[in-house]
Parts: sequence; C-alpha cells; structure tokens
Amino acid sequence: MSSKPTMRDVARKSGLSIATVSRVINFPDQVPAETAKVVTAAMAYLNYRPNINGRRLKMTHTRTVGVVVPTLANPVFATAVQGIEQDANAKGLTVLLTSSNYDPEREMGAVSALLNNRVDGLILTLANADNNPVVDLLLAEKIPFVLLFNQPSRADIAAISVDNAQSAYDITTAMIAKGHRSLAMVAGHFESSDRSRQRYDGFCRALDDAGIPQKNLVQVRFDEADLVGPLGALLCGPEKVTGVVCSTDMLAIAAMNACRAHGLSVPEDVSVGGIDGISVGGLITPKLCSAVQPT
Amino acid sequence: MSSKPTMRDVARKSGLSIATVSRVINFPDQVPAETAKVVTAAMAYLNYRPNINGRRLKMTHTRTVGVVVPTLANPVFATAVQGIEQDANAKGLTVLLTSSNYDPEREMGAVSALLNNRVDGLILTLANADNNPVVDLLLAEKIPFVLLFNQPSRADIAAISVDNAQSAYDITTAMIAKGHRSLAMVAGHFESSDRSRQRYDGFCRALDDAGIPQKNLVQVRFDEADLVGPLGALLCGPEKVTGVVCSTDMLAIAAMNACRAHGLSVPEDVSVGGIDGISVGGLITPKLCSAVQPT
DNA sequence: TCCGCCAATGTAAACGTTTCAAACCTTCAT
DNA sequence: ATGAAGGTTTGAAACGTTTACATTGGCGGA
Repeated sequence: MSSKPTMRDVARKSGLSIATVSRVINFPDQVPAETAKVVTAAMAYLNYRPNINGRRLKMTHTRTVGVVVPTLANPVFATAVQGIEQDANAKGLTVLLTSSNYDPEREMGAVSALLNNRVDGLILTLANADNNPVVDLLLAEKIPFVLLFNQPSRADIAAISVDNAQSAYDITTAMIAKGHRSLAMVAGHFESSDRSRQRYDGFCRALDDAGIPQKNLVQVRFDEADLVGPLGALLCGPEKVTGVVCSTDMLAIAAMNACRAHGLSVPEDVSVGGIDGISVGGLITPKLCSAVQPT
Repeated sequence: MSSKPTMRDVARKSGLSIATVSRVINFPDQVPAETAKVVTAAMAYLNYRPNINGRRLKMTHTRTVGVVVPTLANPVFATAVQGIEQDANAKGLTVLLTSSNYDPEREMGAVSALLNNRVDGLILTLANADNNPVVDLLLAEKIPFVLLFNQPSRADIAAISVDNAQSAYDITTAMIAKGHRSLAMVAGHFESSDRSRQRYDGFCRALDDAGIPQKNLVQVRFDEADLVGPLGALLCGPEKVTGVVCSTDMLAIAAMNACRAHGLSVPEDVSVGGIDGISVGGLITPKLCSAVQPT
C-alpha cells in the first residue's frame, strides 16, 4: 500500500476498469465527461502519476530524443542544446543528454546507450562525420538522426551547419583586406573535429587567393585554455603574425588572452577573429539558429 | 522477424532460457564461462540490444537523474550540467535534462515530467528555493534531490552553493577599497532568482558598512542582453556611478558593453565586477566546483 | 416483442525485462 | 545403491502500461 499508485489503483478507486482509466488519460474525448470527472478525481485523490516507462515499453515509439555534443563548456553547443531542449519540451518529448568530450570512443558509447534507451531519434555533433562508425551504426539501425555543426561529405545524411570552410575563408579574406599579411590559424586537432579541418581549408584558400604562401597553423586540444606558449613563437618570432584566425570563438578568447600576455594589445597590435557567433565576438561571424527537431 | 531482437530471441538462438541470458548480462560471474560465450555469441549474431525500458519497468530504481536549470545559455549552468553529465555517464546513469527559463510554472512542469519518468533523484536550480511548491512536492514524494546554486533558508534541504550574499559583499567591499564611492548593482529580477536577492543583500551590507547611503539597483530580465538603456541614467546622470557590481558574470559582460556604448572605458572610467567565476571575469570571483552527485 | 446498433465499458494479452522458487544434473560420501 | 550437496539452469510471475476484441445495456424501428 505504500508504493506508488498505479492505473489499477485508480481503476479500483473509481470503480471502473483499467482500460477506461487509460482512455481518460490518452483519449479524453472518447469518454463521457461524467466518467472522466470521477476518474480524474480518483487520480488526484491517490496522487497518481503515470509511469512513462510502462508506456514506453508497450508503445513502439518512446517520445524521446538523444543528444550528443562534445561538451557543454563551449557556449556554441550549450545554446544549441538549450534550443533543442526548449523545442522538445514544448512538444512533450524527453531529452536524453550525453557529451563525448571530442572522443570518438565516448561518442560510440553514448550513442549505444541512447539506442538502448530506444530513443526515437538523435541529434549529434561528431568529432568527424566522415567514415564514422557511429553514423554507420545509426544508418544500419535505421534510427533517424541529424548532424549538427558537421558537414559530412556524403549527401544522404541530414545535417545542419554553416559552411565551415566558407566562414573561415570570409573572415580570413576580411583580415587580409584590412592589411594583414602575416596570418596564423589556431584550430582544434583535426582528428577531434572535422570542423577544424574544414575551417583550415577555408583559411588556406583565402591565403592562396591573396598570394600569401606562408600558412601558420597551431593545433591545440579544445580543453586547452592556455595559448600563451603555443602562440608565442608566431607572435614574437620572425613571422611577426598580426592576424590570428581561430576555428572557434572559445579559442579566439584564449588567443586574445595569449596576445595580451605577450604584451601585445588587441586589436591594435594584432587582430583576432573567431568563428561561431557566441556573445562576445568582435568581428561579425556567421550565426547559426538552433530551432531543430527530429523526424 | 523484422523488429528488434529481444532477450527471448537470444535465448532461443543460444538454446538456453531467457533467465540465463539475463544472468549473463547482469551477473556475468555467476555463469560458467562456456555458457557466457555462447550467449554473447548469440547476442552479437542477432545484434541484440537490451531494452532499458523493460528493465526500468521491472526494477524499483531507474538509474536515471533529472536535471533542471534555468537555461543552458548561461555558462554557469552549462558547465555545471557538463560536470553532472560527465559524472553520471561515468557511473552509467542516464541524464534527463530540462530547462525552466526562470519560470516557476515551467519548473513545476519539468519536475512533474521527470517524476513521471521515475527518476531516482534530481539536481535542480530553482528561481526561488523558499516556499517553493516544487520542493514541497519533492519532499512529499520522498525523491532525493539536491539544490544547486540555491541557498534555501530551511536547513533540511541538501544544497550546493557559494554564499551568495558573502560573495557580493566581498566584491563590493573590494570596490570600495579601490576608492569607488558611487556604486550600482545590476541584478536579475528577484522573483526569478533568489540568488539575485541574496547578492543584493550582500551589496547593501557592504555599502552600509562603508557608510554609503546611496544604493542603486537595476533589475533586469536575465535574457536581456542590452543594458545600455537601463544603465544610462546611472552612469551619465548625477550619480556618476563608477563601480558596477553585477549579480552574474553574464550581466557583467553586458554591463561592460553598456559602459563602452556610453563612451566610458572599462576599467579606467568605471569598474565592473561579476559573480560566478566563468572564463573571463576581470576581478577574482568565488569559484564553484561542479562535481556533484545524487544519493 | 425482437432485432440491430451504438456508445460505454470491460477482459486479457501483449511489451521486454528481472527474479524467486523449483527442477535438474553431477559428484561424492555413506 | 541411495541420498545429500551444490552448482546450473529453467518456469513463471511480476512491473505498469496500451489496445484489439468482447461484452453490456439502452433505445428506436420494424
């Protein structure tokens, strides 16, 4: 008698059958107002709460979406998840959240766990969208999914993203137009982020178009906030880099700090630009709206 | 034959009973290596995935935690959730995420939904922790929960938080020590955040201790990024405010932008301080670590 | 009066697990 | 030979829903 009340309890209390109770919950209009009232009264009296897990087991769909992002510490992903969550909750969906920390192994683990939960669909940002066992798995299991921020080369995968290469190209070109001739790019390790590679490609293309041969690249771990060391040689060495293009806004912030640590002021001595469009960002960067939903 | 394989399929395939399969999954050491091998082989062959919902229905606990935060757009909450998620996943728990947008009604809705999911425990940040129907509900349902960032006045509720009032007191005192005499506080609406009120209290106490009678307060919505208007009168008016204490780092960033918009430079003309300890933060602010877990 | 119909309700079988008690060997000591 | 012991395995009953199908009863028309 102490445990949670079940539909059966409600049925007993209201003198009706369990089926009728179910109908009151799911198809209120198929049941006369009178019975509905007595049932809801019983539910209120007993403090009844439907056990969603019972429902999930019986139904073929679970009204649940899985979300996988590298990390919530990066506002880009945080706000995206925020948008997803808003939307999902408005639609009465449950959000299952996991983060991979840019680690393909954890990506697989997370997706696997979500599949065990029988999610109806997935929204995910992968380290590398091409040749990825995770997308193979998802395709094989025929679970609908959408890639976020990834631009897979295969065309048959749903993906939402800005054009990474183009963004980098644009921002680099803008810097060149402002007179910078010695540029460097700060990017996350390519194996952790296809976006980094794509953005680097854009960076290189812009330099090529401008006839600048020297392409400086600093690859860092995403959770590495301290760029003082890595950037030192480029900023103070013979290259005298005056323009730094960063593959993410988070890295841009770190880069600005690094410049200041080296006694260089931003933006007087050196220009720093990021890509993403999170709150601060001095330069205009492409923005990405986050109203997404699975099939 | 098309639908997902079940434990029964695995049992049939391996010529054993469903109970044995279950034991291979849950208590691998209670079953001889030989049988374990044939079962796992069958599972691999069939591409079997345990349906967690079946398990959840049967078991008394669900190995699931619910998380409720105002918004993921604020890095403070995002990183906290990130920490929770890391920890939970490492322990094999599933995280159910919801956000309330500082709205008590949505808080209740979110918690209700989580209870329907039969979460084992909750971690939540409420707009206002005192006299809150949500905590009453949780107490009544005897679901373990931990408040994050909230400081309820009742002592019988688990909560993890810095001392809000003290933080504000410290930072305000520091500003006074630096010579500022005309100060203002920017805070979220009190009804949306007990933390705002507590921090304002600390602000006032610091001013009282310094014998400064004038207590300027600007209350804004949390999602209001533009403080140019609200701060204008104080910065340029007769008060000539030179020190701005913000109840969150996000507001501090907005405040700095507002100052610049009014032609005032930070920190030369006016000092701006926030409370939270997110990435940027010029002044030293109390930090909060986010390694939390439910009972 | 009888028939059929319709709306309202009830019955019972799933859904995929876990788990307790019972059954089934082997082996071994008596 | 017999039975006890003990390690493996199985049967079957839950868990709380949904839902196809059966049942009921009332009512109008023939």
